[in-house]
Amino acid sequence: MTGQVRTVDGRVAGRRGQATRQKLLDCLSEMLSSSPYRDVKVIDVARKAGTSPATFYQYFPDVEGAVLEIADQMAAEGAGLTELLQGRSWVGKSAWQTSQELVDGFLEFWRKHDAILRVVDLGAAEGDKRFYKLRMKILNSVNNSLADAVAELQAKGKVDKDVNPAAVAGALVAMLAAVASHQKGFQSWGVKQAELKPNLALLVHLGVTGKKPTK
Amino acid sequence: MTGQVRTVDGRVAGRRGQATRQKLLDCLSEMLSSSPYRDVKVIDVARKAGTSPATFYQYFPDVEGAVLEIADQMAAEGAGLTELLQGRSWVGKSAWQTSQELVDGFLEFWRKHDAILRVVDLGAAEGDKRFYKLRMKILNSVNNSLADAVAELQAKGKVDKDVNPAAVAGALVAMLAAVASHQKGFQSWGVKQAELKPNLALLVHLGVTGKKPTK
DNA sequence: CACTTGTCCTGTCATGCCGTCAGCTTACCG
DNA sequence: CGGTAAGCTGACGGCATGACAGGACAAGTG
Repeated sequence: MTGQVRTVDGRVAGRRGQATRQKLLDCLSEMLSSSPYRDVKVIDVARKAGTSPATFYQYFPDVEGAVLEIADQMAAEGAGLTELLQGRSWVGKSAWQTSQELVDGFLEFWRKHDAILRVVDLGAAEGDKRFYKLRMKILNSVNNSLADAVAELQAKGKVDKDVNPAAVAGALVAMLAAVASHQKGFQSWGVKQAELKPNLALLVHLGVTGKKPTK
Repeated sequence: MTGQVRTVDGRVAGRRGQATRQKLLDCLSEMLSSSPYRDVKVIDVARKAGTSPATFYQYFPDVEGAVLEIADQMAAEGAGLTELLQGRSWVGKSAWQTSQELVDGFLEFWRKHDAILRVVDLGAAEGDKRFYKLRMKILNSVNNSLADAVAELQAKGKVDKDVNPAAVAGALVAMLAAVASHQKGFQSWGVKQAELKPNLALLVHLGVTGKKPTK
């Protein structure tokens, strides 16, 4: 699946090369967590990795290219989010638990990768295809599962016909992502994180089933 | 309220000065719509405005500073979003209409200012206080009105006690903002914009009232 | 052990943007 | 008309970018 790792000028990277390449990615990742995207410079990343800017350019066309790489690695991990919904029930009490666990897992994932996800979000919003395809890849697992759940309830007549499962699922996922990105905003707004989660779970439950949860 | 407009080195700006200042802001705004935030350079903005980089630095400390200025002007306009909710009813049929109009108005506002709002969102997510205070200022009108609506229904016993109005309102607003930013994502996902709106309105209605709308 | 081969890294360079300052031009006012 | 403050810019040192050629290094070969 993953073709050989190659340098910009076409050589195949060996053990040592892949190591420095990865180190550069790690340092870039760290850099993104501590300073604004706009101010992340190749030279800083290189210095942090104990190497030179020229080395960076051997492995990546630019900062954006490297970010895409990191995001791609993360997307693989993001596929694991499916487990939050695989085989879960959306009926009765267990639906409430499913909602809670989804919110929990999703927020945790986003918090863990917030720095890189910010950049992906920006790129996607700016209309860069590479970024929004990546964003879809990351969110697909959750999105599809949610849409399936809605569609299934709809087939059983428990959800109105005129609901569009994909639209509702997408909106809910977008909500979770946005809230995760701006948790600090909520805090300075008088909403504690502990209070936030159940309310998000409530909205998810309402969105999927159309009913209030039975707790 | 608004103190005199001043240059970076303390002079007060006259008519001509304010004009070039505004021209720089307009050009920056345009620039942000057409190229990624990371690639917007002072020199390009200056060139587009038919002036020199030095002039830019006379009025703004850096690109970020100028963006804050633009966003501030927009925040004033954002206060007008309150009208989407002022004096509206959240009972019966009119609740459904209120939801629809809120979604419509909000998406329109976001679409109109998407370039600058992307940057504000990024700044806020990165934890920059100036940006997330600004973001709150923009969203406050809608957010407060929504929270009030929920609190009111709660007081009447129509919404569960354990719902946190501020949390629900914040999450719904975040959802609308996120969906507006990533509409293209939805399209390439098989959801048309026309289908999207009613589903968003549905989620808003569910979130505020806890019930399905009566149409 | 020399020799070869291909990977890996860096010194160096031209280019271009950043951010500042001194100094010039323009407008206003008595 | 002269004084004063606003308004603008050329020019400059400093730094990041991105490309290249060449040197260091590891591994295999005879």
